[in-house]
Amino acid sequence: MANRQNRKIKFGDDVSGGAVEEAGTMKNTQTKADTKFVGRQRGRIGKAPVTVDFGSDEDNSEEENEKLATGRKPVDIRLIKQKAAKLLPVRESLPVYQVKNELLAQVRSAKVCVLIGETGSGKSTQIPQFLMDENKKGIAVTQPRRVAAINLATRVSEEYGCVLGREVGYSVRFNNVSNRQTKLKYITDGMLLRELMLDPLLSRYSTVIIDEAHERTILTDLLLGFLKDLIFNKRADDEFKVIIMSATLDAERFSQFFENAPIFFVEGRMYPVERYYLGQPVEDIVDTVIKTVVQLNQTEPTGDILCFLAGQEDIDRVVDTLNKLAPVLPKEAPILVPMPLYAALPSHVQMEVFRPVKANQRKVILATNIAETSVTVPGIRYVVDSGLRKVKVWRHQLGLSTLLIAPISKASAAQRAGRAGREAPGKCYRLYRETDYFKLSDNTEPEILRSDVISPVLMLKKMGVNDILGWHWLENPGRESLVAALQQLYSLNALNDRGQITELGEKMVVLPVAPHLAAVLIRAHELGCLGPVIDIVACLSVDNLLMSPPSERRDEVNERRKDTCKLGTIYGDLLMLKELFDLYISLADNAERKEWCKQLCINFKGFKDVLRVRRQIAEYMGMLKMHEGDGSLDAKLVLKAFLSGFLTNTAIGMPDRSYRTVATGDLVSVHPSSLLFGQRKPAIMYIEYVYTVKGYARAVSMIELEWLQEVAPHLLGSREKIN
DNA sequence: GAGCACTGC
Repeated sequence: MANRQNRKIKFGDDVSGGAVEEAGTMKNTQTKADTKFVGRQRGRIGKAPVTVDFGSDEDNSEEENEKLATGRKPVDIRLIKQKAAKLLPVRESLPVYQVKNELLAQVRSAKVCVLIGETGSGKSTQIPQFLMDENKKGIAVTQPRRVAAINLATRVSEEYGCVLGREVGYSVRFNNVSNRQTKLKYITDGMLLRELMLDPLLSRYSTVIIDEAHERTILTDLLLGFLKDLIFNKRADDEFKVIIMSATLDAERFSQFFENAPIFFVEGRMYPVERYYLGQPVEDIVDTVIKTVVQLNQTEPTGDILCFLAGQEDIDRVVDTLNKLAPVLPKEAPILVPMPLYAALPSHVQMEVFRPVKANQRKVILATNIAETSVTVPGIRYVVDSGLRKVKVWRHQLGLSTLLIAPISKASAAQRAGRAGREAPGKCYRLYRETDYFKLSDNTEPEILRSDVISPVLMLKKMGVNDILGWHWLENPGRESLVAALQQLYSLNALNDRGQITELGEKMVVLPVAPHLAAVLIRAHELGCLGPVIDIVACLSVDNLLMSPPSERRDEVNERRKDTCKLGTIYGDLLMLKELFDLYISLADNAERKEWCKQLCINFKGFKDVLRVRRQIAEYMGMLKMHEGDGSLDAKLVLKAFLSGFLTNTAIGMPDRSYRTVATGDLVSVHPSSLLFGQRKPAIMYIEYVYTVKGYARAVSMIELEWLQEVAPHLLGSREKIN
């Protein structure tokens, strides 16, 4: 350990002069110096200080918002107006306010415009307000994340001086704090897509603003595609306008997509961040992060440190080592307080990063990509960037996903560095060489290129697009991927043999789950087992519901799960979820539920989400006139319902105890987290197929060969051909 | 006999 501390890490100089690098690469008339803005930041707007969604807290505030909106809580409108008046000078100091008139002129003169605004420009809060007076109908501003939509709406309603949910409101899953009179609505892009499915003309709106377009989520890409149709064809009237807001360079692409829409720039408010690179590449990234942190702790003045690492495993290792190291480090330097930050952590542990530390301490936050966009931690002056991230890649040829460690893009590196310059000038230590930096791709590959596109294709079909391959995709996912999606949808009976959407497909598209699971729900209704299937689908919809126990508790927890779930032990993980759901419901109070979750290593907050999802699925099924019956639980019937959606995810037991997929004959192994691990069944069905060290089936259930013969004799036939 | 980045409806 001592040796480790002695060897210093050498960083080169900040070669490029210190400005946040978006400036240098931007195709902009501004000079670098213009954008290297330094100044007092009065009232940070837009990304409000509290930007983390920690479940239960947010529940409360949303409920309260609803009360406000429906007027159940008495409000003093005079106070609200007073507060708004106080906020006006803050608004007027924002960069975007300085160009208000130019900007309005621009928007008036074009049907579509692209607006590049750097962090802190105030674009997301101010521009929609500028437009409120001149819009006959509503303005929708999309956000990729729920919390962002809620925070923006809350802030803007204060600035505007209204009760949240009246003139200014928001709409996100599980919460609609708006009414028909709402003039300005912040909305997740998923919700706007839903609205589009129900009202293809978006007739309630005269302006749609797509914010954070540079993030290139699948849903943003799709919205832009549909908006192109609207703006140039179905709603070519002067009334309808589209504004695309982006924080980075992709402007040219958006502009071209919308037939050379004008581009407008607004400068932001970022402090300069000096960047340092390594002289030599490193082998052990965990070790290098630790050395860098220890070293900069001894040489740099106050300010917290944010480190970006690829995933949980590396983060936990750094946290452990720093905890051991902290007491033996030189006493002159601040005491290091390491804190992990990744999505799978329980919310109270995530919250720790907002806790202030003592004067003689220094926070070191070890984070995944979650800190790049979703969570903004105040007080960061130093960023340590491993240059790595984990990315889930879908292989449509194999129908499986893999989780890979990959280098980040230049845009992502800039975003990470920028986290050090939000409140004061900062420093960023990149744990790679500058030559490696230059080799990085400019932008992160759009999500749609590495995901399965079954759901997007179904949406296109719903919107009446016949030529999927030739559609004006912002980013075409490619022929193979699209054909695979079409085939999947055809085999789910969502499309007929002429490629048109079926009645079943129309129903599937409105359900808030993946098409496979939507098919299962509808089939379950036909079979008369909708109730239990909704329970299970709701469980499957929640990430990290069953957590993996720490290694020392592994065997104990596995045994306890088996003891608790008798049906699960026979039929597999889907029935296990149903049993766990029923048990959870049957427990008297939250204290008891919490203890029970702990024993079985179940995410307590996750189960609360399950109940919320369950309620919503039941509600949507009700809208489709499909209601739950009240029959008793029939395990085999439930599994048959699931089989209708997961026919291709089946495998047959071989004499050597392995399983081979029915469709292709590939080898699959039951994941050791499954209750069926180590058991031998004639055939299995699984919800997910992931490749790590080998192909693993997850969420596994047993099926009978006869069921396959009944439902899909063609599949069994094709396998014989292969063999 | 294993580990899981991040969102959205």
